[in-house]
Amino acid sequence: MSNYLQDLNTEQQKAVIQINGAIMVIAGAGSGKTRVLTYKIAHLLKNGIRPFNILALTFTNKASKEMRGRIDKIVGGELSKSLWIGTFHSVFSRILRSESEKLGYPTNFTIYDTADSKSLTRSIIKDLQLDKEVYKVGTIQNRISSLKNNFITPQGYNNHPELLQTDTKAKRTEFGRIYHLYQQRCFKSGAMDFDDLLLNTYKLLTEFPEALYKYQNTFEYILVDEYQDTNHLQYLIIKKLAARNENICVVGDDAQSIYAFRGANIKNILNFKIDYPDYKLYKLEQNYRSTKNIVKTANSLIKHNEKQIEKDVWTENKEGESIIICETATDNDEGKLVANTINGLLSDENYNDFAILYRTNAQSRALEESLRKMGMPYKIYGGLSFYQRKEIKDLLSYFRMVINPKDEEALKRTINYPARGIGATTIQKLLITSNENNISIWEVISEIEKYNIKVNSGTKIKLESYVTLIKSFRSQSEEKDAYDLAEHITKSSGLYSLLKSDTSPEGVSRFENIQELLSGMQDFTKNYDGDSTPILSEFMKDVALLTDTDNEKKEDFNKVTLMTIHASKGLEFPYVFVVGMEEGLFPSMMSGNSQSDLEEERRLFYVAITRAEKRLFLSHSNIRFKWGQYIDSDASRFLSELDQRYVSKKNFVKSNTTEISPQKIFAKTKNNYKKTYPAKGFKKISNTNHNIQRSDLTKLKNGQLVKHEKFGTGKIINLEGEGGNKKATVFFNGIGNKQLLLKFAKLEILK
DNA sequence: TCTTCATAGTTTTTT
DNA sequence: ACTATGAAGA
Repeated sequence: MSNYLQDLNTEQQKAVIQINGAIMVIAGAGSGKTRVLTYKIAHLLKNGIRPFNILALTFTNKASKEMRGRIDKIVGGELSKSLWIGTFHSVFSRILRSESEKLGYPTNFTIYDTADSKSLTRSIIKDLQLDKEVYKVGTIQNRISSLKNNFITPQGYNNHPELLQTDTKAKRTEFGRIYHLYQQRCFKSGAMDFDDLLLNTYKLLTEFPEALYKYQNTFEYILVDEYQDTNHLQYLIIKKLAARNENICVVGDDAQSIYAFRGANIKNILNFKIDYPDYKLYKLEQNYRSTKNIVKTANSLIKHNEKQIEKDVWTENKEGESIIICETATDNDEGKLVANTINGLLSDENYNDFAILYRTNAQSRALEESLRKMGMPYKIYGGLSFYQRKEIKDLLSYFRMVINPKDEEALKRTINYPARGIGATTIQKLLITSNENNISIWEVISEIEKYNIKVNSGTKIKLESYVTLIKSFRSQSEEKDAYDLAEHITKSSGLYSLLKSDTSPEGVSRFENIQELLSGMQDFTKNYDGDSTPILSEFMKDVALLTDTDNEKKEDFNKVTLMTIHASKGLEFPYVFVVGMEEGLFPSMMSGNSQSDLEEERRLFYVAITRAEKRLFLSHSNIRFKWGQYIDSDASRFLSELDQRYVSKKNFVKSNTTEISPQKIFAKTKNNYKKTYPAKGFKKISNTNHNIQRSDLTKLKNGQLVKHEKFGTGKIINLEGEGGNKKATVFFNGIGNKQLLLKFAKLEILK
C-alpha cells in the first residue's frame, strides 16, 4: 500500500508525483488513464492535502463511483468520503443547491431532464402559434442547448449578427423569442435544465466575487477526466475555479473525442497551453489493455483522421489473434452469428467477458432475440431508462410538486392524471394567465379567486381539490420520511389503483416499475447516513441526474453486455463484437455531410476497437431491417481503412440459416442506390403494387404526374435530397404544394 | 372532456 | 415499428 507508486510506469509516475501546477496528460486508449487519476488523488492525500480541497470531475456517475472506490482501496474510505468527486452536473448542482438564492432560484429548484425541456419548448412554440415544420422542437432544443453551452444568453443572441443571420436564413426569425421565453419559463418554474446547471454555476462565479473566492479556495486541486469531451462552458468554469491556485490536471485523449455533437470542444485541449504556459505535458502511450493486433488495427484506422495530436500507442502484450470481419446476409443472421460465436468461445470464459457494441440503440433488437433464443443471459444499457418511463415520470412529478410546486412541467403531468376532468382548454387558460402575470401556474390556481379566469364553477372546484391534494402532500414533506410519503402519495393520488386496475401485460409491468421505484426509496430511507430524517427532498435532489448504469444490480454481473459505443467509453472487455459496420449506419448517414463529422465517427470506431482486450469481431449485414423495411447495405468504409495485415475476413452470406429467400438476397443491384423490400408481416400498406412504386420512385423527374392515396393526382414540381432522404414537392389539384419524403410517401407514377 | 382511431413523422450518439 | 398529434365520436 505504501508503495503504490511501484504500480506505475515512469511516465505515469511523473504525472502522479507532480503535485503543483498545470498538468495535461494525453493518454492513449488503455494506457492507464484512470489509474493515473486515482493514484494522483491518492498521492495528494498522502501528501497531506485535505480531501475536501480536491475536486475531481468525471464524465459519468459510474466513472466517479469507480474512482472513489479505487481511491478507497489505496487510502481508506474515511478520507475518500469527503473528496469532491462527481460529474460536472452533479458537483455543480450540489453547489447550486446552497447558492441558488443568489441567482434568484429557490434552493429546492427542480432539474428539468431532456423530456421536460422538450415539452416546455413544444408548449412555447404552440403558444406563439408558430409553424412546427419550421420550428422543429428537436432542432430548437439543440440550438438553445448549444447557445447555453457557449455562454450565449438570449440577450447575447440578439446582439450576435452572425447567429441572427443563420436563423433568418432558416426562416426561424422567432428563435430569439423562443429562447428568451424558454429561459423565462424555466426561471419562473424554479427549474434548471442540464445546461443551466453549468450556466448558472458560471454566472455564480462571475457575478458573485465572494462565491468565486470561496470555491477557488475550496478547490485547491482540480482534476478533470475525459477532458476532450468538455464543452466551452465547462472550460470556462474550470478556468475560473483554477485561476487562484492553478493546480489543475486534465486527462484526455483527443482520439477518443466523441461528443462534439453535444458541444464538446477539442479546442479546450489546445487552449490549455495558452492559459497555462508553464504547463507540463505527459503522454501515456503504452497500452496495457489490448493485443498487438488490436492496438495496431486501431492505430491504422485513426491515421485517417487529419486532426490529431501526435502520439504513438504501443503495447508489450502478445500478438493475439487476427481481427475477424464477418459478412452476413441479414441482421438476424448477424445476431445468430454473434450468439454462436460467443457460445463457441464460452468454454472457460464468463458471460461478462463479452460485449456487443453498436452505433444506435435500435440495433439491439435482433441481437437480443438471438441471445434469448440461445438462452444466454444479457444486459442492455441505454434505450429508455427507468427514470424516463412514463409511469415513473408521472409519479416523480407528484414528488416534484411536493418539493417545488412552481414546477410547470410536473404540474402539467399531474393536474389531470389520473383524470380529474381538468382538460386541455382549462390548462391553456391557466397557462395564459400565468404567462401574463409572469408567475407559475401553481400560483394562479392556489389563488384562483385573485385571477379572473373564465372557467365554470365545476372546473374551479376540481382545480381547488387538486390544490388541496398537493398541499396535503406538502404539509407532510418535512415530517414523514421519503418512503412513507412516497407510498402515501402513490395511493392518495389515485395512481396506485389506476395502474393496478390495468391487467394488460404492459399495465402489469408499469405497476411493477412503480413498486420498484418505491422499494428503491425504501432502501434509500433505510441506508441513509445523514444526521436528519431522510425526507423526500433529499431523495429528489439528484434523481434527474441518475441513469440506469448508476445502480447496477448484482444479478446483472455475469451477463453479456449490449450497449452503444458511446456508452462503452471507458470500459473494457476481453471479447468485443462491433455489429452493423455498414455505410449509412456507421458512419451514420447523419454524419455524411462534413469532414469533421466523419472524423468524429471514425474516432467513435476507434473507441469501439480499443475496448477489446483479447479479440475483436466486426460484422456487417447485406440486408438490414430498418424503419419497417428491409434495406440493402454496403460494408462500412471504415473496414477498408483498417490495415489488412491484422484482419481476416469471413463470409456467412451463403449460410442456409437465412430467413429471406435467396432471390431477394442476390437481387441486390450493382449500383449503389438503396433498394427496399417489403417487410414480412407488412400487411396493410402493401395491399397494392407497393413494390413497383417504390423502386420506380428513384427515376422521378420534374413535371411527372403522380397519384397519392389521399391527395389524388399531382405534378412533381421540385426534387431535392439524395438517396433515402430524397424529397419531392408535389402540386396537388385543389390542395396545393405538399412536400413528401419519397421513402415514406405512397406515390404512384402516372403515364 | 375523454377516448379512440387514423395518420404523419421519425431514429445518432447523452449528462 | 414506434410515437405523437389531431379529428371524430361518446
